[in-house]
Amino acid sequence: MKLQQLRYVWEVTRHQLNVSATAQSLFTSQPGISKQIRLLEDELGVEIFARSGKHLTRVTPAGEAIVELAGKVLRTVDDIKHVAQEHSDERRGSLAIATTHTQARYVLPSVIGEFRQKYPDVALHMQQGTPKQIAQMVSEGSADFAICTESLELFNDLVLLPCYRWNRCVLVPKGHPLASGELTLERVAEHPLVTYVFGFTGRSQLDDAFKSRDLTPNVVLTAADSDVIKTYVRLGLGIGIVAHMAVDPVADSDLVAVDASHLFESSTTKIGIRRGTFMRTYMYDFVKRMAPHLDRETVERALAAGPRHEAELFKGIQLPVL
Amino acid sequence: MKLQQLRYVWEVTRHQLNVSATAQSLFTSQPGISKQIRLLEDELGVEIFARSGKHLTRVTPAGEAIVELAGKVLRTVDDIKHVAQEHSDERRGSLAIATTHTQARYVLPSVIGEFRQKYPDVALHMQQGTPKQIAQMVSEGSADFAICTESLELFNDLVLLPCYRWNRCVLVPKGHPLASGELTLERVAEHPLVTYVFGFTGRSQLDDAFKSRDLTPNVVLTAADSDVIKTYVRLGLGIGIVAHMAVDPVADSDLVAVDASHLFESSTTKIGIRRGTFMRTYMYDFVKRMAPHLDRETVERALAAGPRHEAELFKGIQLPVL
DNA sequence: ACATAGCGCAACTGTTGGAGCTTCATAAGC
DNA sequence: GCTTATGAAGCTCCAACAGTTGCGCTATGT
Repeated sequence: MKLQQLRYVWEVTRHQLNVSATAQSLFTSQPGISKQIRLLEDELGVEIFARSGKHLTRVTPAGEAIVELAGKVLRTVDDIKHVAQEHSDERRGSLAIATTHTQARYVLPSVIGEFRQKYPDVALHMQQGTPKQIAQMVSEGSADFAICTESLELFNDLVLLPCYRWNRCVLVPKGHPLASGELTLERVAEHPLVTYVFGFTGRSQLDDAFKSRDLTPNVVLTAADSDVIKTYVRLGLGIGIVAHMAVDPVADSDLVAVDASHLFESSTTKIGIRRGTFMRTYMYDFVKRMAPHLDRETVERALAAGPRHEAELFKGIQLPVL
Repeated sequence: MKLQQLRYVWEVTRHQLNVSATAQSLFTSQPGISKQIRLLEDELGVEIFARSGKHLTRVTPAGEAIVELAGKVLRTVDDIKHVAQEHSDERRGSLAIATTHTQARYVLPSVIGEFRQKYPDVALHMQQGTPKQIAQMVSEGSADFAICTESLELFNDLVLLPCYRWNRCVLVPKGHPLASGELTLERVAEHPLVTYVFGFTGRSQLDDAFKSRDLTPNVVLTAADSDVIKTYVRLGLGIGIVAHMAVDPVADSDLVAVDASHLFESSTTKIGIRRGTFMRTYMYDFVKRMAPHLDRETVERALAAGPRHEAELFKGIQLPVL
């Protein structure tokens, strides 16, 4: 058994069983991959992939388990490389962050700015995606940190570190009736709404609030990011409900942001890290910059805790509110 | 990075950094290993071993972490092989049991007898050792099951499955004063004792009992196994305290076994399995034969539980008493 | 029916892992 | 202090093997 064989098996499943595509992405030839997979199957005495004619059609039950274990091996090998790098040069390495638009646009810039200054030789990779995609990426090891508000709970192999809580505000054009007077859910529900797509940026908390008061909001447009929402608020399509931190006092001075923290439950943004990841010093540092209460020791304890048990660690902690 | 390189690094550390000895045990040449280790170090950019002159003297800090991860990789690779075997042939495979004398001699024979009948093609390996050695073997993957009463708690990566509780009895020659009348700790303490070495077969419970009554037993001989104890009881050296299951009503009919379950806390024999082990069907079957309450589902839940959390699963369960 | 995408097979080639010998460093023995 | 034993590294050679290219075959879709 060779590491390369495991890598091929893993990559082929990640490319929908298309060997040619996999070969291209790995800069090698299709027969090479086919051959190695065959050799591995021969050695193990089990078919990993089911074939119909000359096509791989699906993963066999045995294959399922093998692919998963192969992934584990490859991630551990990556950890070895990280450990080596950590000891050969504290300040050099790479950090892959998977996150959503809101975090990337409004929260991370300042953190990343400082980080880059302190660790100029750490290659930063940032990938944007839906919360589910993000969690998936970290779960399978193609990113180190998942930073977002939703969906991270779905993956059992992620450790969740709560960073900060945040509230929403209602965004209206100047002179809009909601710009003055007391803000209530009932008044909000009277107007057409522009807000996040379901599954993004705490959208579920928003729905819950209306439901608990038996109100059906008139959502005329949903978007995956705050900038799109603002654009349509400016066009007068409706009133926006966005995360508070997504409002820029300067660039958005043409709009009025009315605090709505009393209407909706606050949401918590978390960092998700795959359990068992080898954490570089600069990674701890990054987490600390995101959330000062997450010092190295706390994070280590959380990573060492069993599945679903790290939550207890953070029970008593008062999170900063943005 | 090659699997073979990781294997070499792992094996060299397990052979006290003696490359030649490692080469012999792996049926390869010393230069081959040296070369591969060098290549791996070059690739990683870190020294795994510290050298003085041409001798490997110790493992560097980076090496410590790398060796541990390498072990994890190798164990996962073994799991892949097991998965493959499981799917290619349900009834073929191997099972390595590490256990103590008492289990091997008095408890396992019947279990193993039935097991062999059902799975004639499973190659059984049994290794005897001290509880600590046993736990170590399973922890580093050179055995599948650790079966004993003590020391398993010391290893965090082992899942402990309680099998049965057992009590002690006092073993005396026929006609001995203790053979009749009520048995008390005070009366026992008046006689010279022959019993287990510390760290074996629930010896600690025995010491605790005397201590709690402020008695100092006169232990004249300690042995690692019950047969040795019986031999010296026959010679009149002292009275024996052994596990109840170690008394054979036929072969030991020249001795009198007086039940002592009211004097000493009962001990629990457990099976220790490394967390993350891939469990073959026959392995579940073996466990079930050892302890009927440990069915497949229960064992799977215990293996999935976080470190130190599997104990909760067994809180309410009434164990059989031998 | 035909075109395209995609896999497997076979021959070929460049690379490399390991054996065996030699060389060198350290530690123990006289 | 010199000798001997142990054990690691360097070097060369050979066999094994991973990967490439070219070709033929099998599905799938129009």
